[in-house]
Amino acid sequence: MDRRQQKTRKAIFDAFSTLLERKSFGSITVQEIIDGANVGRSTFYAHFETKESLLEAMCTDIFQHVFSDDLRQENGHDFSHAGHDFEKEITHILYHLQDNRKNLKGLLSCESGEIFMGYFKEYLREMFSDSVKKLHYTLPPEYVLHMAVCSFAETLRWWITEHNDYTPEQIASYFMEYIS
Amino acid sequence: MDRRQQKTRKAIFDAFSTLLERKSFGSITVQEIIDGANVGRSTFYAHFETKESLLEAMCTDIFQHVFSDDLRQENGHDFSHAGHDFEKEITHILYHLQDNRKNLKGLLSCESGEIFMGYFKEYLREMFSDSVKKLHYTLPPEYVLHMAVCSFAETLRWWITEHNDYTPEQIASYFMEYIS
DNA sequence: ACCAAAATGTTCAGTATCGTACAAAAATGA
DNA sequence: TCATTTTTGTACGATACTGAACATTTTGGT
Repeated sequence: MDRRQQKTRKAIFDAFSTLLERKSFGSITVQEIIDGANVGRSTFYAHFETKESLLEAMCTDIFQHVFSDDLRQENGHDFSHAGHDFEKEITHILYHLQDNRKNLKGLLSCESGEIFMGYFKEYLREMFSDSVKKLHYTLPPEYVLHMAVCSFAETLRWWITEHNDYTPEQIASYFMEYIS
Repeated sequence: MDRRQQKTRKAIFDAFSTLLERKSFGSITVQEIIDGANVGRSTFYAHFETKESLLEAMCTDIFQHVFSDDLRQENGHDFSHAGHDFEKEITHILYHLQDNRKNLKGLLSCESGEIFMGYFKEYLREMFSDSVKKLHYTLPPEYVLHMAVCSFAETLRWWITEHNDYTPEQIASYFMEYIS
């Protein structure tokens, strides 16, 4: 992608994220985003149709970054020692998420938080699908998957919005303990 | 000026300033500036001929910002209570300089520091000219002006490079005491 | 309910930046 | 010394951004 596009995209993302930290998604105006990003009006609309599509694009960008290197491939797709490898996978994902904490902090506020969580869970479901089913045998696998996905998403929200000081390893271990 | 020009100009200034903090002016390459600023090669040369002209432009920009609102006008050009108004003027200038401390820190390193000091003194001479002559009567006015200019420039260097924690008021009072 | 102000979304000509290529000069190192 | 790499400066077509204008819609206050 053209260097100019990257820059304006980042400027818009950052401005939007900053606004989200102090205003609700609904109350934010395109004009404010434009001003914050310091780009022309026509430039904004050349990138995004609406606030909503901007939000979606931000989520997609983050997920693409976080889930890009498919860990299940890296680890040789071997989850015979299920628990341990799964925790490593989680930790790795948390590291990637931590890189985006600045944007995430804004995203996770208010309504936008719910929208983000929705998208996030879609990705998580796919990512957890294989692994989670090997952790429990007494409960319906689909139920376990559902709960694991929700729990992890909520763990992230708790971490990013208020408790940034924990390390990815700590969070991962808390999460593993919780879902066991 | 076009918004795009402002952005690239700032990007180049920042990159250059950052480089100056860890390398000497002479050892810095245009390529490094380009990479640091994240702009295209042709874009750099559309703005500046050489490293040297970039340095000069940076100085000019800062001085224009620092000396733009002519304090001698603001204060009604009245220096009958010489000492006091002069100190206020100094303080105000120091505040403006403090705004640029990030760029100044880099500029004041190595050879670029000397070049900056040269330009800076030119501006200072003009700025001090009227005021300084009313402070001392036993010494040749031109001598006092020369020493005041050099002393202030060196005071700035001392402040920015190593002792950022002092306030403009403190620095101003130190300087006033020193040249009295 | 009304009006003024602000926000929206679109269009378009002008311009700055991009990316690439290229030849020449300078630096590096063997 | 010679060869290799890096840097320099310039050129140019393609393209993203700008800024301004405009009609329309939404907002906020009286």
